[in-house]
Amino acid sequence: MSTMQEVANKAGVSKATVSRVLSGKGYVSQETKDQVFKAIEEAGYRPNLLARNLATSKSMCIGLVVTNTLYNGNYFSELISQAAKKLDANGRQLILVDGKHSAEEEREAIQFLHDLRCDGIIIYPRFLSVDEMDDIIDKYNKPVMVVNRKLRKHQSHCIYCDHKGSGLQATNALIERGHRNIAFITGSMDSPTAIERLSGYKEALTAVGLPINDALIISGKWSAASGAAAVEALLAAGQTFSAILASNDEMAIGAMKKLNDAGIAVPADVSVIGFDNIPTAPFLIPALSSVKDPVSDMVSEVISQIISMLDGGYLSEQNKFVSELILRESVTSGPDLP
Amino acid sequence: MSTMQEVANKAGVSKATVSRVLSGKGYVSQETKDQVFKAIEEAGYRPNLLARNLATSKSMCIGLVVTNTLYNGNYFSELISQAAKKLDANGRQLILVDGKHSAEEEREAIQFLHDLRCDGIIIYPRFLSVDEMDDIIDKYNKPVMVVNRKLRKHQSHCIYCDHKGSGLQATNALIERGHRNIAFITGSMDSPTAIERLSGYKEALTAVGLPINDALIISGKWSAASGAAAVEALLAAGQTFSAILASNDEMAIGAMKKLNDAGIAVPADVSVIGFDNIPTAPFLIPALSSVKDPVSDMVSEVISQIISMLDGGYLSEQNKFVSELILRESVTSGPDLP
DNA sequence: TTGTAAGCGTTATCAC
DNA sequence: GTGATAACGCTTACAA
Repeated sequence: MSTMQEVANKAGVSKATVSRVLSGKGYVSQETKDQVFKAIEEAGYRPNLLARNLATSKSMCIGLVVTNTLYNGNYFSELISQAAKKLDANGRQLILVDGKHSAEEEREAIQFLHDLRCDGIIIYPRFLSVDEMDDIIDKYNKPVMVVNRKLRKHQSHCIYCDHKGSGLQATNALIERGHRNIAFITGSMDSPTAIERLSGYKEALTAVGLPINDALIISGKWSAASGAAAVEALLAAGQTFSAILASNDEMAIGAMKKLNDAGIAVPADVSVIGFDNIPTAPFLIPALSSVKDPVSDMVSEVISQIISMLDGGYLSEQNKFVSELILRESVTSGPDLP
Repeated sequence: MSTMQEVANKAGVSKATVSRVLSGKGYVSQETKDQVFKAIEEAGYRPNLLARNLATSKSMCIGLVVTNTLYNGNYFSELISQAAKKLDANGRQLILVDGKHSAEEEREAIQFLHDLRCDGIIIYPRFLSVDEMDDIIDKYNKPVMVVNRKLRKHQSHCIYCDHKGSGLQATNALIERGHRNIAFITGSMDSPTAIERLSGYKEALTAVGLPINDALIISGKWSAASGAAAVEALLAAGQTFSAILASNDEMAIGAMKKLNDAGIAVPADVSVIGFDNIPTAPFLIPALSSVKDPVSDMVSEVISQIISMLDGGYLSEQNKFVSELILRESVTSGPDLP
């Protein structure tokens, strides 16, 4: 690995000049420039980013922490692909760090990114509490943005969407179609998203005076298999229902499979709605309706903010974003919203 | 940000001693250790990984280059989650870099990882030729491993699976069930995987004396939408077929949707087989069979190798892995392989 | 057992 | 325009 010094020697100039040529900052004659470029070429020189980053305390990297419980499926890939695309458009790199499956590990992941001197950090938290996130934002002197949580203190450092509202919306859509016995399959109940969607469901029922029947609320674990199991449980218990609201599409798919197996037609006999609106959803089963979760919009927005914080000088600008960012999920009426 | 020097001052020792305490290498009395830890605590000290990595020329990071044309869907998330899990189990971090959508960009991604002084690099190439990959491996002095390609020169630096073999296998499965008119939906034909799967299909037909009917071979682009479009084209052209082999599950799903829409029952009227065996596949449509692509096994194996190269001293051990690694895809007989 | 000092490969501030 | 030279924060012989 040849260094800048070697290039300098080869070109008969000093390190400083080579650095100038490379950075484009400072004056350097065309003649020397040519020599330097030639020497770089000959030496097969490549800059050492570690050294550069250490000297400049900038890395052009943004870290993203995601729990690996999210690693499965379309939602995750949409998250990552959006992040990579957007960052790249701004000339930065994405560093993905596994938040694994505990608050402690999420903390460590953030710490690691910090120790690595990333320019900014994006967290899609799963186990960390909002209060701790607020503390973390105070603690670090680099931009930290939180996706899918409403923070109490640093409202300009987070972006989230109204899961409760969309649970409500989806439930209402079913009620309006005349459904009265609506089953609900929850996500993992240690996830705020799951809790909020469920509360939207309950609120919608209550609002129109329908009873909340606990026997119709089955807990799932986000996976297709757990959706299938939920329906199995409902059937085994002999429950009556004309619609199912599943907290995500994966579970909706599993649920439909089970219904079909049991000879129950979807949507003729039972309507099903999911959440997240995964890309293949419209192809899966013509009867699947889905509520879109705006992951990509959230990620995209968060990155824009980090970039502008960085470009504008973080500390001086940190009060710039005063408004809360709430993205509303939208019910995508599939070919046949029941 | 307090530095090691500040900790040293606080503890009344030298930088070197603090470093020893932190690394656990070298002798240091229990007494000083305690003082140092106390000082670290008080100072809220955190090591600067850039500085450490620069000094040691080690980073404990492994880079992964993946084209973003792969970023959508289950295959990708399985790839990433496996990589993250496996690396973590070995105390290393994953750095994901976007290979975007050209050979040049894949090259740049690799270069970036190298400039960042990653300990090792994994490439899931999409556009780079195998010959260039061989050159790249020669060029860098850090372990580089290639997933899903058979290299000519550095056979111990790659792992791949027999896509042609599984194309053959899947086609045979259909032939054995009596199918004679088997349509084939290809993946993007700039992808070796797509080409190989197609060639397996052709070979299987030829082997039993069946004609290759070009009208039954439609090119898709890996997406569900393109699978649907392919079926639409087949139907519009008035083609006769009793089975469809789609180069991946996404397309198989799109294809089935279209068939169903056209009033053609799956698998009663037409059998469908896909590839990759995405987790939700068995739930999607009871009729979907899928050939499993062993991504996770490939990634896992590749990481094991990189780690052992690193631990064993790369250059001295580089001839250690002499055997080719070929993983065979397996036909998963779904509930009802036609 | 601990300290000194020379790197690691850059950038950036001065002089000249 | 260009060259010394001091950082950046850490590791690691080599001394003591």
